[in-house]
Amino acid sequence: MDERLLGPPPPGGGRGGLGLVGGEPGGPGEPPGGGDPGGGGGGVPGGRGKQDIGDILQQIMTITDQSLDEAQAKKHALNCHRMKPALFSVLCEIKEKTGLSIRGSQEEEPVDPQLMRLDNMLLAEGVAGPEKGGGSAAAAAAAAASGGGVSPDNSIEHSDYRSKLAQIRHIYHSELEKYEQVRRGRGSGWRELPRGDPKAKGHLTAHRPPLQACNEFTTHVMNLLREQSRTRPVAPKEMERMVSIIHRKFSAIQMQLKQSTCEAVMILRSRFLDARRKRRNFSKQATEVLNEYFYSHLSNPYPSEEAKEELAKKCGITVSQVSNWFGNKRIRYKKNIGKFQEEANIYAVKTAVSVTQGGHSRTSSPTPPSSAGSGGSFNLSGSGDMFLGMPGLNGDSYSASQVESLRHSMGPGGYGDNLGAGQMYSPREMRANGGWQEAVTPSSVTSPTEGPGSVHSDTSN
DNA sequence: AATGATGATTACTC
DNA sequence: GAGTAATCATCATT
Repeated sequence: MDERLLGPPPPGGGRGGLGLVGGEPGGPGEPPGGGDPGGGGGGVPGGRGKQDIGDILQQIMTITDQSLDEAQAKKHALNCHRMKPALFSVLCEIKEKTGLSIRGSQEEEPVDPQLMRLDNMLLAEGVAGPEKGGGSAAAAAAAAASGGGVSPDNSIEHSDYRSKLAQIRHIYHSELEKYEQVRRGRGSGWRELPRGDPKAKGHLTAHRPPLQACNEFTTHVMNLLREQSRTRPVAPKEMERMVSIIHRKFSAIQMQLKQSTCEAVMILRSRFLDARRKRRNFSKQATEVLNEYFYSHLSNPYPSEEAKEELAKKCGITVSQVSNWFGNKRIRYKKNIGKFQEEANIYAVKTAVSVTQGGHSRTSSPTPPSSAGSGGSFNLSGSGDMFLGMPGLNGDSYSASQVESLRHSMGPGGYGDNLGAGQMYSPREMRANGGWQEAVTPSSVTSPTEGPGSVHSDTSN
């Protein structure tokens, strides 16, 4: 701040830049006109007036270069200027008008359908709303999605899911609180907003009272406006408008928050609840049980409903999983029989061993090999006979009822079993069985000893 | 990372 | 509705 910046000193006195502002002889309190007898009734000669304006502009432009004290002094001088009240009221009028026009366009806040949707979803997912609902509905959905399986890690996964959901919920609420407070404050008037609602503070365990972030911002803006209202006209409506702008901004943030939360929940859901995604291999034991059944019924690997239930129980999986397994197994076996041959033999041996050991089954005596074919792979089909003995092996049977009915249907004779089984099951299996036999025969007949008879009987009947 | 195994899903047939 | 065939997505092994 030097002479150059302040401009040439006014003729009247060496008070620098303050010449026009506060330099009138009458002083601030003096009525207009009274203190400027020689100035032409308050009018300023054109040339000099322009120069004064130039000075003022210059001062304004350089105000940031001035010290705080200097600036304060000038501000004070401005406030005391005799024309200030008049100018101020004119500006107020203008403000009022523009403020009205601006307000009109933005006053209403229509209920955003998208926001409603997000709210509903968050409520449904247990993120919004009462805590107790948190995740229980979703957990139920999880249970349903996983096929109602009784798998032991189900509960673990659900608790994992719930804890993750609770995490999301916590973050959501602690974030939301910041914005909620602003909304609550809105009704009572921003002027009364506390600088930190103690009630709300208690909510937060985090490092920083979240409410303060919003409240402070609003209050800060209000304070600024109030401060400014001393030097420039700030209409109440303008302040209201400012508050509503802030609210809108925060609403937008809130919306964003809800959207992000929804996304997080969806990701969590898809990760935890999509059965496909969380595919787990069955336990070794389960696979063994299924394979035993499959290879012992190779000629007709279509378990009845009861058998499926029994298998499901044994394996700790669902019936539909059993169906899936058999579906996959059939198709894959058929596609590449060679690959499964070894596996087939292993299970055939297992079955044979168990039959010879266990033997409470009646069929242990027939000793399938002789009839069904001791030979190589037709153990597969032969094992189909053996399956009658299998229940003993597997402990408590593949459904006593099934075996029972099979026995009845086949009679003492021997290996009508496959046929019997075929008839026992759904008629559809006959068709499927036919297809199955056709496809499988070449390999399973690796042993010529076996009875195509059995196969034939299957298909023919 | 590549690859094969495996459980689940989908579209279709009967 | 049960089955097949194709496919997807993940797991497990290398």
